[in-house]
Amino acid sequence: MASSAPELSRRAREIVDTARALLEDEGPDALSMRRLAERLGIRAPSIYKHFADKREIEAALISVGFEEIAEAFEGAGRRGGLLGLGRAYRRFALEHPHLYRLMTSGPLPRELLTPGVEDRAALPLLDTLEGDADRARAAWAFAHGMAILELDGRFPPGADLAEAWRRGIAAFADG
Amino acid sequence: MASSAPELSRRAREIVDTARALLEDEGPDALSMRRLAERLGIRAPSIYKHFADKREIEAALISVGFEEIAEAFEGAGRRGGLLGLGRAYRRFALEHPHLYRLMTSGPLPRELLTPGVEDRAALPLLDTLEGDADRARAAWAFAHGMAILELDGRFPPGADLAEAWRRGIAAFADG
DNA sequence: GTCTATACCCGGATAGAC
DNA sequence: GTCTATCCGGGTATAGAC
Repeated sequence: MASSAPELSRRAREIVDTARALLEDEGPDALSMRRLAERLGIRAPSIYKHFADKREIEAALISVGFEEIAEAFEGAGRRGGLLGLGRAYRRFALEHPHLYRLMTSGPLPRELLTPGVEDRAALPLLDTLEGDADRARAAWAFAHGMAILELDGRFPPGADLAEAWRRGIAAFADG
Repeated sequence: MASSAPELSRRAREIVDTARALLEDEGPDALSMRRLAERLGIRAPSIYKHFADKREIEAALISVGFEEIAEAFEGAGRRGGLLGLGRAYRRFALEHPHLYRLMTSGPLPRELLTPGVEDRAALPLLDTLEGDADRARAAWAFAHGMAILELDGRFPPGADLAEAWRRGIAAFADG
């Protein structure tokens, strides 16, 4: 049995909260054990009494992010269909760019995540597309592509991204 | 006038070729000035006689990547339409995963690129979609999302990605 | 165009005292 | 659960000799 994400102590949760604030305020390079300790008012080695290594802290951040995006989706999906999901997704990415990047780039440390969070975040889209997994994967790829390319400043300055989102969502709604 | 990408000397081109081989063989973390010098059989400081800094070398790699993807597109687009472009795009990403990541993640150092390469790579898709820029952006986001999520192992093990690609391409072809 | 020597920065992580 | 001291690794980049 994989050990995977035991509950966190109160102090561990404080550390994760602080890590999140640090990440969101200053970006991924700032999320070092030393800088995190500094924000907590302690020394870096003390953190290792609460987490085995840095990856555990990052995994906790990713789990929190998935939970939040799942909550946003669960509201938006029923009311707003595919368009509502798209808007909620884009909003999350734009409001939490550094957290979004941490959640979506590179391999996922699945063994360290809170069990079920990944599936829970994916479910509203799958439901909205009536269980069509292939279409859901394609739609997710579209949404992630739009979000990350926007965050990275890849579209031309004048581009009407709201319109590009609409076009993509319409394509997957009808298809 | 921005200076942007002067022609490279022969030695500089050798350095870029070696950097590319290093990147593709061992990934982005291996692409350090020291490791690059090691492959070249020289010492790291010597590289600075040919490039001002590491960013210039990365920009040269990105320019090369854009040129290659443009060439692949220019062939594929006329024959194969949107489906042909999609196949060419996926193939490039899977065959050069580390280069693809370097080209597509994070902000683009546009001032350092060979002028015009970015537009040239984008043009075949825009042409295929008859100049509809919003649809082209959405389709590009879909393709990038599929490619990067596949490279990062984000889809479930059993997922039929060829089918997801087909669904997405069909959606943008009809839409 | 290459070298040596080096400055300077940063990172994750461990040992052992308290 | 915190500390100090430390290890060990890495990185980009510069100065100045040859």
